[in-house]
Amino acid sequence: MTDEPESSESVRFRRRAGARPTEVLDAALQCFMRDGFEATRVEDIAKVAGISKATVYLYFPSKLALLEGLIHRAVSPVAKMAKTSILQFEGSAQDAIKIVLRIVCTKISDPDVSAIPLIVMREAGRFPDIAQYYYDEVISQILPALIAVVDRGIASGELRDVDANLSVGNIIGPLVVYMLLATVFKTGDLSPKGLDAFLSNHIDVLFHGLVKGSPKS
Amino acid sequence: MTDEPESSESVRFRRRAGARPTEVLDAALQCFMRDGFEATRVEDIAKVAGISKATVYLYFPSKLALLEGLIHRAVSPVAKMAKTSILQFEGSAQDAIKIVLRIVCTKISDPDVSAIPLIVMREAGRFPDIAQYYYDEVISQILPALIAVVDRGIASGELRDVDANLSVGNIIGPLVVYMLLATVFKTGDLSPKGLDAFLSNHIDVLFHGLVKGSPKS
Amino acid sequence: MTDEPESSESVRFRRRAGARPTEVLDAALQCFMRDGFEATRVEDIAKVAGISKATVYLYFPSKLALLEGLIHRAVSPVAKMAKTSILQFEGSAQDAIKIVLRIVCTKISDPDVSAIPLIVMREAGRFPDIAQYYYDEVISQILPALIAVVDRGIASGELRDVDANLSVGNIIGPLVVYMLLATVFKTGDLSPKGLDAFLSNHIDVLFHGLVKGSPKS
Amino acid sequence: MTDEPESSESVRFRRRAGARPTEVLDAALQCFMRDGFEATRVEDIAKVAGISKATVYLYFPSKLALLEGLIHRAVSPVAKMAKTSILQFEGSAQDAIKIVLRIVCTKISDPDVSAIPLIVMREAGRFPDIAQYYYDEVISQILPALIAVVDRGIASGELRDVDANLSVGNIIGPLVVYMLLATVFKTGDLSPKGLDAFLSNHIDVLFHGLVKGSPKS
DNA sequence: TATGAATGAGATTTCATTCAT
DNA sequence: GATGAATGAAATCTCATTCAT
Repeated sequence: MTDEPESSESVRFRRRAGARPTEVLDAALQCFMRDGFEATRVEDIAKVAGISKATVYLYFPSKLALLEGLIHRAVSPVAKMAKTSILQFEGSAQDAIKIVLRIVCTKISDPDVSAIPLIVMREAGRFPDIAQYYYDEVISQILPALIAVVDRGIASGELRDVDANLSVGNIIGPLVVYMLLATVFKTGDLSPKGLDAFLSNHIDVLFHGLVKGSPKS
Repeated sequence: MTDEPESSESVRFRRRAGARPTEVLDAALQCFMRDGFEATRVEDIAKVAGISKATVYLYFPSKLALLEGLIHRAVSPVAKMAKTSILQFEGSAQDAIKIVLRIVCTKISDPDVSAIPLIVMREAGRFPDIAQYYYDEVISQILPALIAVVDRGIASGELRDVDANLSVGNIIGPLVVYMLLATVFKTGDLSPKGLDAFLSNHIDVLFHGLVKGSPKS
Repeated sequence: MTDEPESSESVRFRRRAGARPTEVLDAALQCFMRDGFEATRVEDIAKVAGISKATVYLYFPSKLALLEGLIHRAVSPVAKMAKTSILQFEGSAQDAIKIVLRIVCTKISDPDVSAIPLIVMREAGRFPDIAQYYYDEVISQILPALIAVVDRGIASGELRDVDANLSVGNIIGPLVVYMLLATVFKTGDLSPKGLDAFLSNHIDVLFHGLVKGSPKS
Repeated sequence: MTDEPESSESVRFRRRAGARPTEVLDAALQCFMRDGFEATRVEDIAKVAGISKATVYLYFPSKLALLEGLIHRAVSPVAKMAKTSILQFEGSAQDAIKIVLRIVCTKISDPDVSAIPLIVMREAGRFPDIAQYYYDEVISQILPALIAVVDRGIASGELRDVDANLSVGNIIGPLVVYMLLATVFKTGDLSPKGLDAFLSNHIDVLFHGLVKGSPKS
């Protein structure tokens, strides 16, 4: 409340500054997403954030620090979520997988969230540290959880005897493609309705396969 | 066109002028892959190609032209391949899908080929024309072909009655994830052996599903 | 004037407002000495003074004013001292010179004092006004006094018939070199003991020369 | 010959580039001397050298490299000169000292040469490496040579039994002061005539002292 | 064809200085 | 009086691109 510019002139700058870092990161996210890290000028970010270039440097010591801060901010909540909610789920493996997919779908529909992995992908070559950090904090938290779910399903006789490690690609791959087509090529339907349709079909194919008739094992 | 040997007589082992553009593109590919388009300096490319910076401009009018040339070169063969080889295949849908996956897997194992889609993905935001071009020439050639295969399989009673449009994600998604993990995070096994194991499992899960027991339909 | 305690009653141990400008100047001296005027940031000075950057501007209107204030403060006492104490000395020229050298030596051993001429030297090119001011207030007070002493000594038959104007370099030059070696190259002994040894030798050579045997005149 | 711009328009840039580094250093010397290292902008140097800012960076990787190059260039010839010419001198100590002083005086009259020690003095605080380098290559070459000359003179009975280490200040100190007054405060006569007068008086005082009558020892 | 030399147009980053609280 | 927040103006350094040879 006190942070919002009530009129449109008297406040200008000098906002409480508690919210500044977040605002700057939001602006950076938007710019990095549109233009990539290298092609984004700090001035662009400042303009989007409604502050001066120098003010950006008041909160972040370098352009790279903005990228790092962005990944940091996105990664924090994931780390907590992953293991707890998925591994501790007590229902069937199918239900666990459904839940994961639904959660990820929800996240994907928020462009600010789905943007992060794309940015990491784009800049991984130039900033291996960031790629490694993202891998450690996100990928290597989620994949093992999924693998464990599949392994549990196999052990309990609920799932077929597949290679759990290799099968996670079957679980999340379609989602990744869906997101990439939408984000990179502006193709596909990211609306809740579109995602729901996609998800239903994906789960159907994932669980029961493309081929008619009973599987061999 | 301009790259091809103009006469057909001096073809023996010529390597100079004729091969130069190709060498420059190879160098550009390597640099763009490592550092991204913006962060790559023309001088880097020249150094990798073993020529001087100014010589690069002898063959390509600008840095952007290098990127375009790269995409062009990669796209050409795909366009021809796609429709002919897949659509004209006369066997079962399962075999058609297997063939496609095997072809893609072969391509993926060559880093120079798999690099192109990654580069397109990275630079799509900044160069929508390039993204569009790649989409038109590659994506929109392959996806409809796959969809047609699935639709044919459904019509013939070989495949279950899924949504063909949405199911292509199930076919290529796992491959995409496999490639991304390998390229972005240096994780995963891109050797023929590793790819084979992955492919077998993928096809098994894709065709027969994760869940034990016969599917409802 | 503005620096002095306005009333004469609250004088006890006051340290706040009254001492601030002095503290800031001390901090500036330290920083200018270490890094030079241009390379010193106002924030550095503030940090050394234990106050905020903006507070510096409460006492000095600009960074240049700090430099000026510094020179002012150092120059004031010298101006008074010079003429009175040296010219009014009634003993022999040799004793007068000895006294001057001893005084200068004492000053030199206090780094805060010897720092000022060094700073003036460093910044003279960029701030001719300051150089001129220092020259007027210090150099042109001391040199004529010394010259007068030598001239008096010559007139009284105590000293040889040298060129007094040119000979002041022989009097203070060795001291200057001694100080420069110590300050610039961290070489030499600025302890009282070291200075004493140096001074004894200097006076000996200055008065009686390097060469054995009686001088011709 | 081929390097000189024959007309005044057709050549503009594109000089043979062999002379460029020297030209840039000359320009840097001039600017550093006038404004100091920090206050000099690379663009100033470029303008003085008649080239563009970027061209400066073609020959020197950073502004600091210009300073280093400058010191380097000035130091090289000194190192060779010092020990050989002074120590190998076979005449009397007095003649040796006279020769040294005359050489130094000649150097001092060239502003480009006398500028270097002044620059080193000014920037020593901020760039201790440069100060150390200059000390090692120049100061610690010349001082020991002078000390040795004095010691030889004492041993041969030509000079009085003074402390040679401390007496070098008496030899070069007056010169230093003369140069500082001229360079820093634009006072004093750097013409050959002025220097000659100064040198005669200095040598007279240095050798025979200020005081009339024979010295005690 | 090939390149060394040169530069204009920017990009990141810094800092003296101001101002509302 | 004291300061945290903010910024305009610059300074260093980079790089795609050009051109004479």
